[in-house]
Amino acid sequence: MSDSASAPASLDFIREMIAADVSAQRNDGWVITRFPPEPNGCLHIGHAKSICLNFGLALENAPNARCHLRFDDTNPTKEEVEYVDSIKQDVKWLGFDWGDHLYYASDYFEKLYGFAVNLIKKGLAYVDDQTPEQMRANRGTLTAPGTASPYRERSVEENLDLFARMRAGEFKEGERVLRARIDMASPNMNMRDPAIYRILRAHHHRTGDSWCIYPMYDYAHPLSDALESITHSLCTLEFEHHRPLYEWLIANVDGLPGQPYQREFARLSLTYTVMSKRKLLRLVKDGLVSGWDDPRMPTISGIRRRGYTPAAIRNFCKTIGLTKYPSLTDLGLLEHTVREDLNQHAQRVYAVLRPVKVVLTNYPEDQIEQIELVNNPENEADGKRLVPLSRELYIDADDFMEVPSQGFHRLVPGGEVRLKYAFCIICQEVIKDAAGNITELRCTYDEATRHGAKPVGRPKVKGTIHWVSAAQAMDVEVRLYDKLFSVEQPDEAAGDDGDFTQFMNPHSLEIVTAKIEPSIDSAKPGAHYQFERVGYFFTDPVDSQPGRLVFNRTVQLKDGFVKAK
RNA sequence: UACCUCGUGGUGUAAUGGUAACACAGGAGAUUUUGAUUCUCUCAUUCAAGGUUCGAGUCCUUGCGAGGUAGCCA
Repeated sequence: MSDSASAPASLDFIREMIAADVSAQRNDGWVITRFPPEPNGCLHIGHAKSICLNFGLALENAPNARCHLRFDDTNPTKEEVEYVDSIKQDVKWLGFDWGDHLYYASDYFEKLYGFAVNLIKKGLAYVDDQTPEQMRANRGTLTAPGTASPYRERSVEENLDLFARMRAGEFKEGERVLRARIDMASPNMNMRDPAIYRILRAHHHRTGDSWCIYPMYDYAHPLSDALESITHSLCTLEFEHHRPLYEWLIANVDGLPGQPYQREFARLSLTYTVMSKRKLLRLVKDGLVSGWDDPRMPTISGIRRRGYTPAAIRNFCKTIGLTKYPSLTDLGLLEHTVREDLNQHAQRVYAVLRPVKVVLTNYPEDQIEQIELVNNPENEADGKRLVPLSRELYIDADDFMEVPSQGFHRLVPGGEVRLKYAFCIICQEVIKDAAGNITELRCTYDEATRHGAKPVGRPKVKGTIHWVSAAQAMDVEVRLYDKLFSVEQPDEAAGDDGDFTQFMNPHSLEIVTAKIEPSIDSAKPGAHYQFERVGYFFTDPVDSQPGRLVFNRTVQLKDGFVKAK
């Protein structure tokens, strides 16, 4: 994992701050970060940015550093264990390790309760009997200050009693909340006596029914950080306004083992992608994709199934940088990082996505020869393989044009093209069915143009195409994935009330039956290949069966040839 | 029309008062039995206007623009 263990050449504003803390021996030079997902959905590429940051920081600052995985499970109405498992799997897959430091905010419920009692005793928290509607009305607006709750001046004793009875289950859901007593006139809405505990009659995936009051994120998060001696609490920009509250709690709660501070960075936005959990959930629930792990989804599980590699994603996260500017990153950059990785490591294979039969009329009927192909030109150690060639072959429909466009230098009637690593062929005749569809190309091959031969005085053949031998080729299902949306910014195009699904790309999935060289028989689910001249493909780990492989297109190869109109 | 944060090529980042650098995308070319890869070259005077300074992307002022914030969600 050398790619992400090393700090970038120049430091981003967060790393700069941390480096300064370390050299000032703040926290004895320790750096303790955390990745704190709520288990209410699957992780996506945006979370990968945070994971790479937090776990990356731990690696960069070793040995006096670590990163915790903490589930922020303070809202039992939204959380499920299946998400806990999926999140752990995703973090591991990305190549990170929390060691012994797996935590749950729910593990701190008792301590958090004690801290609330502490605040009440200090006159810094009170039980409010207002309805949610009243609270909202009294909170004021962005331009007008709020007004104090009639319950704001309750005595410590009464508050203590009421809070204990909230816990004991004496009140109905929503009947009372515990509020921090700060400043109803603050220009920061989060400081206008925020609710820190609410009554929720919900079964919690870890604590079961032992609690009926649950702490709010704003309350639980800083205190959980402190309990774990987190030094740097890093989150996204929308929590900027919560920072004063974070600091208020750290300053006012007594007996905290740590003094963390929070800093914020811009979340990741990608073109042609929606990233909000709500929208991703909608795609799943409405069956617009096959699930959270649909290869078109920006989820970690989807991207993994698409065939992206952990190294590619880590490199992507390093490349996008870390700032406070809410930028929009080109999806092409993600594609670039996976091509870069797969180009080095993927084995090459010949596959014909849209087969057209080619008959070599001057090739012996019964002959089968073995052609030696290079497994990976980027790595000689990957060796070579033998692939059969015979009289009847398949080439890709894209590699033949009856009426060639300008600049096309593959196979055309009367024209010559090279079958890669074999020999050149000339198309002598185009056979069509009654409907006018091409059924067969009758060609002749030239023995003098064998691989390695240097025929003198021949014009250089410009085109080189891949091929498979018809009789030995295997049929495989290939899923050609493309971007899920056809506009750069589906969110913006839809507006606040609009339906973003109207901008889905109707061609985001095309399924074809491809002809592929027989060496693929030994392929295992979860393997990366480059189909030469086509793209990178991944054997689908869910739907592939022995002898019946399914390939997902990870990304196309760059194509320098743009068909003339 | 409150408060907070942010404005550097098409995009994402760097430059920590001293030659605006890197990556992606685009363009041009070389190499290539993958129109891939690889390699060259090319593409911005930093939102605007003032100010401080020998010197400003960086500091100050004002303006403009963008994002965020009024859950008993996180």
